[in-house]
Amino acid sequence: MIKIINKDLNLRKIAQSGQCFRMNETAEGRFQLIARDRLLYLTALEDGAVFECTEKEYESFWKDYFDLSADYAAYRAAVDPSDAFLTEAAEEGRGIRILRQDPWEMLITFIISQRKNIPAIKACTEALCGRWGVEIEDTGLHSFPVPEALAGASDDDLKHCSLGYRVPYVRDAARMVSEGRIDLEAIAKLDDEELLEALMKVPGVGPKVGNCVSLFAYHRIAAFPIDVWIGRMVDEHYGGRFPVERYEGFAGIMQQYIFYHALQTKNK
DNA sequence: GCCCAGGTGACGG
DNA sequence: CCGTCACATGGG
Repeated sequence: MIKIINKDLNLRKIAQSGQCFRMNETAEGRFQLIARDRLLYLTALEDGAVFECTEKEYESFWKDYFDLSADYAAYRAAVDPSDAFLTEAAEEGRGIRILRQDPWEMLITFIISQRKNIPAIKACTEALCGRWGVEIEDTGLHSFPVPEALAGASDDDLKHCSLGYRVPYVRDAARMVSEGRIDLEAIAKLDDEELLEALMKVPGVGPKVGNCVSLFAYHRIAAFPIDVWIGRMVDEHYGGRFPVERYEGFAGIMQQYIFYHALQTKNK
């Protein structure tokens, strides 16, 4: 058990922030998270969280996964004080962190995400995991399927996961990765622009999905994905263009605060 | 029945 | 370069 006290670590906000689809609050203040081949349970604290794992697991994996070396208070302090909207969004989103998730999983889940709401994305993801993932130590829970597993799936089987018109996107992306036509590890060394370009060679990946993968898998915190929600917020509060230059190098953090704020507002 | 969801690719101008 | 449109599926 690892207890982390940190005012910028809020499990519920992270789970609801739309960046991850396999972190769920299974009981009040208790969270289940599946990442790569790992299953983790966590408990929310007022300011922080308890990680149910060994110190070694925390230090070697989860600390980095939750980006716990970064100072999010500093990011929030950079918010333009004359920008009342972002000031409020950043305060509301205090506790959100940008996770370092698996590139392959992010690629597929964000290809699926287009024209779906978050519950639907989660349902599709769980369907894929249940059908082609590997069970994690007799828990009945499954890891996200490896590329070869999805590459070998039939279109008909994929269709039963409610992928709709995205079936060819998922199938072709899986083939590209499993055949080595895109190397998701190797492209990590590219700069932001080249990385986005490489990701967008995958069918079904445009600027929005590419930026989400850059941000949530490769931790390119300058990436600023624009979806319908962000688009609305930017139109409404910034006349159509967010001042990314004011947040040079970390606009993606601001993007996440704005996205969370938009979802919270909708859910009221 | 309608509208919408963390968009993209094809097509025509 | 731009704008428009179809693309499955499920929930409100």
